[in-house]
Amino acid sequence: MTDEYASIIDLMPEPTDPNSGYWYADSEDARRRRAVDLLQAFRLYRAAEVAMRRRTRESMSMGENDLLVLRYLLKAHQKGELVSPGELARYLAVSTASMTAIIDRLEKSGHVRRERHATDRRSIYVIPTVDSDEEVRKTLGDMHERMLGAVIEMSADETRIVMETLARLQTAVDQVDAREPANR
Amino acid sequence: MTDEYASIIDLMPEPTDPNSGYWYADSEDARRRRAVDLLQAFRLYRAAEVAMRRRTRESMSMGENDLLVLRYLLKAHQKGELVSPGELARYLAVSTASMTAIIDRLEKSGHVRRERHATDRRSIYVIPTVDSDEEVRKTLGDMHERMLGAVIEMSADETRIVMETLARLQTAVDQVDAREPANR
DNA sequence: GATATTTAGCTAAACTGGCGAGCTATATCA
DNA sequence: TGATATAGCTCGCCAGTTTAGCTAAATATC
Repeated sequence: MTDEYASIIDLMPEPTDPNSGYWYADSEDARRRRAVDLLQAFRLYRAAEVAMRRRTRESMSMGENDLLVLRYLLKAHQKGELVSPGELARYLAVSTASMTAIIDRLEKSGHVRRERHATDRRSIYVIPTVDSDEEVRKTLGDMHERMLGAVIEMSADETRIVMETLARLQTAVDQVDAREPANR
Repeated sequence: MTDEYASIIDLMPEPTDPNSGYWYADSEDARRRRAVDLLQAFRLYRAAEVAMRRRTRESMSMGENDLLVLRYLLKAHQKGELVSPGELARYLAVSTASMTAIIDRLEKSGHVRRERHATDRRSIYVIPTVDSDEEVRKTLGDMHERMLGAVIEMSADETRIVMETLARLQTAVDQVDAREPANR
């Protein structure tokens, strides 16, 4: 895995000097500078987030996908739902072969166990253990609290503005379609 | 690399029904729902962005780190700066061994070339080729345009609100310190 | 100036985590 | 009943990374 440092796949201009403060005259030029600064702020945030995820992952000494699977299992477990390897493979969009390996690792480390499916004898359930539940909660609960605290004071208007911005950006990145590679 | 599907390392509640619209009465409960929705929006955006990066990466058929290195080199090249492998290794926080491998690949694929350092005979420069410049621009220029277009119409106030939110979230994730693993 | 230490990049071997192909057992369709 | 589809597993392979150690050159110390 190599999602270490966040950023970036772009050649955007450098951000303007942060010391110049947050206000800009609203010329075309100022708008552009604001936009660039904002995108830069998104990149910085992403960098911080990726770093946080890396720390978390390492503190539980497991890979990203292993942790994602565990999290998915715990959420399902809370709702009383049972999960099969195939479902997990589809969720992560990895091959069933890889999923077998992931479950192997999680089983070996005592985070999940395999159980026979109630009716389909080809299939199994992957069940998170009680320990893994506590471990994940301890590891992730702190983050959840902090992130919620960072946005809980926002007004309805502010929230709307941020969400709309996110929506526009999402539409933008969705429309970036990678062209075919040269040789194909 | 496994940054496929974005999200997540958390057990946050499900978002509230999006059909319920963007307005909420401002009770404690409403605030909380808003906050959760907002965080969910961030996760969705991240998922979209990660997917976009994957597409881009694949369209140039190279790894994330290779692309990051190339981008770094191009930016430096624009400024007339010369870059050494060591600098790149520090930038990506990988070992010098990995960086050697990355440069090997990029050299083989014709994206960069190695040159002798002007004064330090232990060291080298890594120079991006003209072709790679064009290729990256073609691949990434479109994304840059679209993302800028998504935020260029925003007012100064709106921009400020979003940036402040990002700053608060960044502080929050920075403070999430992974505890030591059990065995150490 | 000679010697010791540090630095820069490279090589080799090992590890990780992913994949496709193919296997077995079971379920389902015609 | 027989053909086909599905579920999960095994095997061999590959990409990319790491650690340890190497050589050569620069820098610090005596």
